[in-house]
Amino acid sequence: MLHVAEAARVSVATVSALLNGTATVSPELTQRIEQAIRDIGYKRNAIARSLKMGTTRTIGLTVPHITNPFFTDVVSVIQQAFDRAGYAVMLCCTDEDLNTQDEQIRLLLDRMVDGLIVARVGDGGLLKGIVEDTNVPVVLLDRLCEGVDTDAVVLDNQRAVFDAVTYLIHLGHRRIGYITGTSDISPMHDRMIGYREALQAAGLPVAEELIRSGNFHEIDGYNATMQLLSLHDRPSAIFSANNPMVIGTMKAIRDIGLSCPEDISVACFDDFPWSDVFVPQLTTVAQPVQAIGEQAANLLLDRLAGNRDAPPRKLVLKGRLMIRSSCRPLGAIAQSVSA
Amino acid sequence: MLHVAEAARVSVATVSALLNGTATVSPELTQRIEQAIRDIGYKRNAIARSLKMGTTRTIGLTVPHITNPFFTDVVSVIQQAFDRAGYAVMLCCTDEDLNTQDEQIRLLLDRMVDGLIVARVGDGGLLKGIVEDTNVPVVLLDRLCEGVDTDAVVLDNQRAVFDAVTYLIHLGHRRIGYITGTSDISPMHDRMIGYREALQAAGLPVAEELIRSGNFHEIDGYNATMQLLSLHDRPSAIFSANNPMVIGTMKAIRDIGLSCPEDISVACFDDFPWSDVFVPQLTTVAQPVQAIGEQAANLLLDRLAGNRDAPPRKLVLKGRLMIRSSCRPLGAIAQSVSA
DNA sequence: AACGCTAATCGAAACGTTTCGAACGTGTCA
DNA sequence: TGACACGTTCGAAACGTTTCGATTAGCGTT
Repeated sequence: MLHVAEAARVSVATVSALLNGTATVSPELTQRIEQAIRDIGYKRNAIARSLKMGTTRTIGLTVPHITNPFFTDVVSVIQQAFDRAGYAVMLCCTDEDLNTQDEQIRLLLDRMVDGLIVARVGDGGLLKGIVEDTNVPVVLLDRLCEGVDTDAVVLDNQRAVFDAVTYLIHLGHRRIGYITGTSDISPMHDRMIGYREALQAAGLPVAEELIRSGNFHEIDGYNATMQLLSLHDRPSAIFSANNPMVIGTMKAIRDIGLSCPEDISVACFDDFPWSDVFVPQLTTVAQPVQAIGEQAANLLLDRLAGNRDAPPRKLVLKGRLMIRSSCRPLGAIAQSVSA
Repeated sequence: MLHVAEAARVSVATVSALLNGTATVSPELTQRIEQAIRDIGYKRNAIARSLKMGTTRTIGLTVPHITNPFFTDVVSVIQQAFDRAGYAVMLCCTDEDLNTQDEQIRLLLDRMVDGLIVARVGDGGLLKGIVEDTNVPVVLLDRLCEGVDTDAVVLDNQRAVFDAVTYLIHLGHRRIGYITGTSDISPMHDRMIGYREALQAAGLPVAEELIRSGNFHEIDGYNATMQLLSLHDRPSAIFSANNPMVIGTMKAIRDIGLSCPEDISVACFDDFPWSDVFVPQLTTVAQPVQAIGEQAANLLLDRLAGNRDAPPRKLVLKGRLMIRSSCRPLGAIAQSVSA
């Protein structure tokens, strides 16, 4: 900017005023300055600007795994939304590890991000302190956090699983295996409640040996399914709590020599673009990824636009059961239950 | 830092020296400063640091679509690598649009990223000027760029498609539909050559009506497949040039009432974690995503470590044909060809 | 006792912006 | 003619660091 000012024989203040439109600049100087900018190929240094202004027009986004299609889609939507608004997005993957998450959040705050969207991990860690101590707005994504009172957008997980399990029950399934993620995050907690309530509502017992948990990875789903399938009285259906784990479920079913849906029915959380192309076409609970991403972005953009004092807003969206062909009706039992 | 200095009754220069280890600080002052840092909860401002140092420890990464599983995986690997090295990653999706890409690169450069990894779009746009004019190191990912002479890591696309198509020919297919992306980017160009060469090597004619192109999206694959399937003499096999497009291909096959591989064989570029769980299990060309991501990260990290003057390095990795069950042998024809 | 050497510490400039208040020239009004 | 307002322009401080050269204190030498 100094060079531009010299070349145009004006002060840097004038150049800045013109660039930001903060003061009227005479046509004559405007022309000289614009010419100088072109000649020099000047680009404003956003870092210096950030330092002075205290704002970076950059936000931080942390998710557990970007390869989980649910997060891939949501990240994509969020990225687009902030792109439109002229913000850059710093992406971090925490790999379901609390320490990693804390480190990355620290990294982001050091870099003075204007806001944070977090699909948290563990019990929140630093998150609580940040929401309380700093005035960096935080939006929780997908997962609430005990004791952290801030904007959030989540799914009605309990209801979604309730519906899915009820659907399985209506098909005649009585022993329904349930594979969950670690129970310290809200969606898994709520989904578990939905599972139990659906069984109870149908007057079915909750068999604890049918409930397995893992750390969200394919291998966890695989192991859990192996255990379920080697039970003395194995389940006739399995509900898997996320996408990577259901892939593990399908592999376990294949490896053990069974087939879906003939031998065992499968449903799961999170839809994916190819779910209705291949066989078995999985019955899933689809999350409204577009809406989730947009709402999260909007909540944060609203705070960034200055609306700091509004009380925390919590948006709860509805899942949608996508019924396909991976669950088969169980004839005899179906009748006895629906009777 | 000023507050810390005051609280510890030292100068800011000493605090800075201690924090950076650039000078020895007496145990006494060290202790006072560390105490003050704890008391105040001081965090160094990375923006001010960046301004002074001229480095942000942040890199920019642009890809066409993060929802394309190939890019999802590569982004994930790159993100991890830079995370380990203490760098933050700004992610941008260009949506296969050159203007968007140019804007985003500008945005990234304004923010003084230390380096750039680009899976480019279009003819490169600003890219060329940046590589020449700035001293921000650039690594091209997946796609080379005419006239841009810089580090790159790509696949041997020609060979990969040659192998895949040759495999189809060995199975007895003679009319092999080929769905490609826009031909202005190097992988599509090279893959097309691989396709033609495989046919020629087998003494088969290249029928232009069997070649369709689209803009990488599912819908493009769908439309292209619809056209191929409504040809008078329709192909017995289709090779689709990326993942979203092959999903379109599968949907078109389904919608037109055919089935794979009974009525038509399908193979495609890019593997995915679920490709061997569902039916048909797609035969694919798997890219070494882990290696691609790591190599790209390493190339850039090496430049960032100071190795600026080495000549551009171009890494060419090999694809791997994953033979599954989506392509069936064509009895009679197979014999006449292999005879 | 005067000197020089080393180690520790500090003051101040610099990075590239924004912004506030001051200065300047010009035209208007009393 | 002098006071005043207005529209432009500018000088300089500030944002929070790093870094260079200067300063100081302590200590061994001669």
